[in-house]
Amino acid sequence: MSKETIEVCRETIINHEKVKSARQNLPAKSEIDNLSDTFKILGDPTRLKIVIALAWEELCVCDIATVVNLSVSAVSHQLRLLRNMRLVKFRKEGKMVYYSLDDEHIENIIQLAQIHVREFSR
Amino acid sequence: MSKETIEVCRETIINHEKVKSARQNLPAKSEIDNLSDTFKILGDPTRLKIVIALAWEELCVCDIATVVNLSVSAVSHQLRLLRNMRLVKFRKEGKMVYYSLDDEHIENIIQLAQIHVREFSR
DNA sequence: TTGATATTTGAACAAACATTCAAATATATT
DNA sequence: AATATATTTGAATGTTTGTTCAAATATCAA
Repeated sequence: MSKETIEVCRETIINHEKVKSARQNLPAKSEIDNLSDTFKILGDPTRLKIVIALAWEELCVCDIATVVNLSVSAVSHQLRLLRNMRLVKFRKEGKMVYYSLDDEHIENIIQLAQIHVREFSR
Repeated sequence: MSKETIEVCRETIINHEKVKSARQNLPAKSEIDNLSDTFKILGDPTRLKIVIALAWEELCVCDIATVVNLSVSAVSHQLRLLRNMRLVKFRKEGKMVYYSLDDEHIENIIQLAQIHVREFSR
């Protein structure tokens, strides 16, 4: 755990000042990890589709599976990941489980990313 | 290529209307792929650190390596991915190659994600 | 031209990942 | 109780990914 603070100088440093301030401005490891985990969750087409679909309205698992054109099992595995990262929440109604978004920010993040990718004619 | 439009009904559909509108509201496959590729790039702690460091000022490869505490080679591989996704640009100055951010939106996306992850006390 | 330095590249490898399949839960219906 | 349906779970599998190492480029300096 305390290894985090050990700094090994492996390479030539060209500009000590810039390196020092860059290191200081970098968020803590835990925040970097939370951030990159959040992006990683959105970094898969299946999960992204699920999130975007749920941004409109809640859906049950088998309807989500139909929307993303995958097996219920595959979707359920992905929903577990989305649940773990607190991106979606669910409510049970008899046999059915209805999922919906758990976070307002995620929609904004996706919208911002859409503006970004639309600027390229790839 | 044209397989994209084929729809196979693998599972019980609970609510046809919701599934239909969810499918219609979903962005095209190419946009979903561009979006998830962008998030995937940010979904790795090393690359995220590089992007955040470059948000402050341009850095050469060996300084980036020191900042993220990795080998120059590992960093160069990641810079190639960031270059391919047009997230960073570079300029050569003699032996040195200086990298900087190529996109204004990315900083905003990261800031929004920071607001998101800071709301949890994980 | 020779040696030194900064960066890139390709192969290799272990770790992480997405999906499938089969089996297990959980709830509702008869 | 027995059956059917909706969902979850665990193991297995092929693929992708991040880093390392060694070698290749590229530029500078002597």
